[in-house]
Amino acid sequence: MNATLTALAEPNRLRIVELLRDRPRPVGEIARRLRLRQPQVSKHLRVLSDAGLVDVRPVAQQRIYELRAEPFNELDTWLETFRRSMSDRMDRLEDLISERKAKKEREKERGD
Amino acid sequence: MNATLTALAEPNRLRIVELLRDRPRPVGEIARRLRLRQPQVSKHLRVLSDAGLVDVRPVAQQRIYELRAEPFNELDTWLETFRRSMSDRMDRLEDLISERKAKKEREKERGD
DNA sequence: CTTGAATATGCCTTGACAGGTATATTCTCC
DNA sequence: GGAGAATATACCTGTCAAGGCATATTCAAG
Repeated sequence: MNATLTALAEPNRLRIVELLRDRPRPVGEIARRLRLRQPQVSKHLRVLSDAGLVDVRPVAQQRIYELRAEPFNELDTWLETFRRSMSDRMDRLEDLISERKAKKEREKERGD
Repeated sequence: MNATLTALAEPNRLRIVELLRDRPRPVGEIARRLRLRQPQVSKHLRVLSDAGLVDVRPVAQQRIYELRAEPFNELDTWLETFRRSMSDRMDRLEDLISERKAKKEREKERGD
């Protein structure tokens, strides 16, 4: 989870991931499209690979990188828990707004 | 998007966010629960705030921090595009075109 | 087996950032 | 208005990671 977020937090890495979203690509093509130098692309791909975000498939001297689904699914699952609790809180907020504001003192569950 | 990921990539910040998922909390409580020093918590909350992940609400000398829904929704939208393209690729790989059609129709009935 | 293409890796430098500590700020209450 | 709680900020320091560049590695083809 944290590895996934760390890997995606780097701007150029995010660009690489978004490029790979369309289709698998060899290193050189990624470098050319994103105007990055080949060594940095290789390094970023190494990080992405270590984080389990991409898989490599060798074809001749080329290495085709492609996204793996699992980390994204995990991220989605994690997000789900937030969606739930936050919409709950939203509902509560909307209740407060549409009903009465004077009842704000009901928030006494400061129970730590 | 990148700001969100960068903010979440830091381990202690992630812990804070997960703590706030349950309910809004004041700084001191966060520090105590996560066994972090108060200044570091304030700094992390500053980063989270700048990234738009949290809102602050002053109550006396306390500051109650709570999650904002928007960044998480955006993350979810972003993730959606990956889910789509990656499952598409899967489908192509499995070559189950007609099966997929039936599946989609079933999903439509469910409201997707 | 030499050459050249595609890619990975090692080394260096630099900037960003997190933690530690002290201090400033803001508020309540007496 | 003085004391103390809750929080923010300033400054310093060490660490880590990204870019630049040179070089190693691997492979295909002649």
